[in-house]
Amino acid sequence: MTQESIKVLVVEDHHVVRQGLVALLNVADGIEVVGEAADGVEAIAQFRKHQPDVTLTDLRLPRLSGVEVIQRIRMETPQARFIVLTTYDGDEDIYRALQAGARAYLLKGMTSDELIATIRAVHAGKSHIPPAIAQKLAERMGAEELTPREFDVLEQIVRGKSNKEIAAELEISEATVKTHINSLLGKLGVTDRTQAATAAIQRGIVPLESLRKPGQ
Amino acid sequence: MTQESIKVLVVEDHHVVRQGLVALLNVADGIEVVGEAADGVEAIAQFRKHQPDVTLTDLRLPRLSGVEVIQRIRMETPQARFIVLTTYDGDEDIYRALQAGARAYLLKGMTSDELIATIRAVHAGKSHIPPAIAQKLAERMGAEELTPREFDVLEQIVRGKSNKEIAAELEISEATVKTHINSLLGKLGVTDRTQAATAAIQRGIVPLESLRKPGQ
DNA sequence: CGCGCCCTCCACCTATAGATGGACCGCGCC
DNA sequence: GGCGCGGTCCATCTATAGGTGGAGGGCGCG
Repeated sequence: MTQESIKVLVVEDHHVVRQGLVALLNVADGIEVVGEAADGVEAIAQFRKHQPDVTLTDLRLPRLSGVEVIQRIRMETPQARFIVLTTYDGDEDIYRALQAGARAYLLKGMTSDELIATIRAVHAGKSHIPPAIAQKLAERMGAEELTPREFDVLEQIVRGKSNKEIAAELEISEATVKTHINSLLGKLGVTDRTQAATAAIQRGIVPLESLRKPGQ
Repeated sequence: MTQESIKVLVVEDHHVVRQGLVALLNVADGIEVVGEAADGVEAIAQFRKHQPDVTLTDLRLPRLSGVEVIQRIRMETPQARFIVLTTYDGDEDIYRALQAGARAYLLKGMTSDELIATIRAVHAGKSHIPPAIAQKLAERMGAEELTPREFDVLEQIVRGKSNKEIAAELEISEATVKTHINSLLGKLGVTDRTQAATAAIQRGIVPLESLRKPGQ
């Protein structure tokens, strides 16, 4: 063999998208798709089996999120390399993925060339973050972290709960709820709960799916 | 030729997804992808050029939305058949797409078999709506329509405006704003503006993208 | 024309939300 | 041990939001 192919694992729950990725990558020189996975658990199994050079993964996955997949795999294989590929560009997701050890973050709207170039770059040990993403990341870095409790309160706000209901839910007094709200409004840079709710959804702090109905 | 292939036009702005669809469809018997388009304007041009039997389209498209594409094409070619394929399942989108004349509505998470079966069914003149989607549609049908003004107010609420700001923006009194809010809260089946905002986003009444920053 | 719907506005009242400042406890860290 | 920080709680005040009822004008439709 003249040169080694880059072994790639594709992790993506949407059939058509996965199919598309595999189709794109299979025609690229020097790239070989060694495995596919449709959820987080399967992704880890496939990784162990094939030891790919680069893992291309979605963030929103059944069973285990993309971030969890990255974290777990890196615990046993720290040199593993990841490219996150997602439709959404919520600041929080980007931050968490890169934090977990992803080397690149791409949106699904990118061209095949970009994708292939990124795989090569990441395999060569480089990182690759598109400018638009880098900017969001920068914004996010400037923002303050929410405390766990503030996060709990924010989640309830997004669910449409009143302060009284939040107090009951979290078993704290309404006064405390207001304290947390006041604090989180400041950190999010907004002035009321409605803005906090939309900001939380937009930034991916509270995933939109989570508010369908569950979690009471 | 033993039997005619079904001519399909694929309209989808995300490269990898479009690639995946084309790859999936090209291996299916009796289906031929005659064209691809990455935005609404191109979709109409491709339709005119190839006169496909079935058009498979995303709803969120650059330049012209999927709904607009369906409407415009049906103005000149009423018998054209459409399958809407989208990641989101906001009630409003489903409603508008079917209203515009789509015969089927599929989520991107579906299997290739479902997709192919749906294309055949739609080509044969049938409609195909997955049960989960049908249920949402039913819910939506039961809901009351928002008046244009109520919609304006709701949009401002989602943007995080206060009643006073909304009044200024729409050049009406704050009392009127409250009247509209009261009315739309009832129609949406929610009890406060925060719930109205998340409901609007969830149902796709106000697209999440629209609140990035623009529109002042 | 009369009816219904929408938009507009008003007054009034109550409940909720947000702002402020001060307080106590527990925990990790230097 | 002292310090900082997060979480908890309190009281209080003001602004905003939401609920109710009533009222006028415009517009389309049978």
